[in-house]
Amino acid sequence: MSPTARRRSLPSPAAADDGDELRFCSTCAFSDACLSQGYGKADLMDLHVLVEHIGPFHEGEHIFREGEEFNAIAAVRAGTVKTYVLDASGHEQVLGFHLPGEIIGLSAISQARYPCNAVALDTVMLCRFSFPKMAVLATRMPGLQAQLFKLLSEDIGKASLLAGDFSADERMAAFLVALSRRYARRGFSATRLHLTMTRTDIANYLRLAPETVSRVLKRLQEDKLVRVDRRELEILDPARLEALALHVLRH
Amino acid sequence: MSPTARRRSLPSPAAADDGDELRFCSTCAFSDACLSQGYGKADLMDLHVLVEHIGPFHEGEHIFREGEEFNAIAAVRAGTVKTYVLDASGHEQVLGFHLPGEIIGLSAISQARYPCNAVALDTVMLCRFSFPKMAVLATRMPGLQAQLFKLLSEDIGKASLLAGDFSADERMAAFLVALSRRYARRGFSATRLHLTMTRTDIANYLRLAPETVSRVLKRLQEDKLVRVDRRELEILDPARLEALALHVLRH
DNA sequence: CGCTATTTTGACCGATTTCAAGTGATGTGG
DNA sequence: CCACATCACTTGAAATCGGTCAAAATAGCG
Repeated sequence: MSPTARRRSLPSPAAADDGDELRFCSTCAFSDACLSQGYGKADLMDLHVLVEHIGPFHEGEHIFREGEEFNAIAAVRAGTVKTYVLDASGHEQVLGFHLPGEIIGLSAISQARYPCNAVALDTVMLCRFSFPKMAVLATRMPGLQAQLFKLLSEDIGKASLLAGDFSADERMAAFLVALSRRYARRGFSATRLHLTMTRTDIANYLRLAPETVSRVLKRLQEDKLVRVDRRELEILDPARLEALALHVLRH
Repeated sequence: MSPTARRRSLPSPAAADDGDELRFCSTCAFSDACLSQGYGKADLMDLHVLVEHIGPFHEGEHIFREGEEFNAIAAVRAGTVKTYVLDASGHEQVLGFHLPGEIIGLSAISQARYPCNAVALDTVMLCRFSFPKMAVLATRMPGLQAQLFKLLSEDIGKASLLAGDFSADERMAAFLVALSRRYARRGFSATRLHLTMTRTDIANYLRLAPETVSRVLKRLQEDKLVRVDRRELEILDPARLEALALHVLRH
């Protein structure tokens, strides 16, 4: 059930080409989408020749860096990827955290260069998709094209979540609820989360001071909304936490 | 030279189908992109059968509303479109302003519904593109597909601009510099801007109180960075204004 | 067991918001 | 043409949330 267990069963480097391999990429969104649209095995094989299973990346290793030439997007198969930029004075600005099943690199398409850095927060496994090849294939597979459009469009809306002027409590609640939902969608527990990022990363992402994150978490714990122990967090009262997050998440 | 003059010369309702018509849509990004990639006139005609010139929308008229079924994206030909959402308590949250040449509706693709409202701030003319038809056409025209990917990808990065924790002055400067650049790219003056939105809209967009916008603008004027008279704004010192905006815009 | 990085806690400070009032444009009906 | 209403905008004073600074507690690790 754990992503770790699943990861171990993977052949390490490039894609295998037997039928079984397809299942391993089920978290990649693309196979799912295509399978459900009645594409034949031949098309799926086409899709799979442009996939590379890469990794493991260890904590602190970079997947790509700002300014590097863009040639591929990637789906996270296991672990957490943090994307960030550095401002003029070298301070980090966290753009997002990417969990298993999610895609990184989409924002690089427009400039043909990665506009941000991507680093592994723990042991990360990826499916790498050559974007040029994928675009060509998409002209033959309308379902794939639609999926790409959909993925891109989704990311447009996501970014504006943390943009509002919300209180520290609302931001934090929204962050936790969103994490919970994203994990739940991939079959992980919705109530017990392992925070793979530091408080500083969370603070940075939510545009708060680390001290504030600490205080808010304490407050949420005192109010019996969550229970926190270091990086382990249990959501005790999902309903009230979601209510707090409602203004940010909008549903 | 003014957008008003250009607008007058347009045939009012649906697309004409003679060669001249192509030029009218030159602000729509798609024609430009395709022309520059060696597509034949036949392809461009295909592109143009799925275009409708619609408008005028008058100040306050809605182009689409949140929850409505998505079927088309649109390029602004003239005027300004504001996109926004309403939170639970009915307060408006401005997502963006769309100037001539820019595309609205891209964030609706993933859900097949518009996730926000779009309203005209002045007299607005649009090119409406049926998205389903466009997607089909894109499978035959890789250049069109690439252009769509690019447009979508661009919008992902844009939203995170105002997400940082910047000072009111930096936000305001960034807003003005960005406006200036976007107007300049379309052939308008880079130093003399007509603010088509209210102070409240600007405040709402920048996540500031309207009072703060007023005070910041006053400060910028006292510092001789800009000259403001009601909705007319002149950038007096582009270099210093850009320096202020640098942290936000990143270049 | 020290060493270091992360996290927590407390006290204070400051930018921005909020509240409240006032000014100025624009438009309307008398 | 003017009194009046309305809306956008400005200005000032007080309140506040979150940031900053400083220091202590806690965990991770060789």
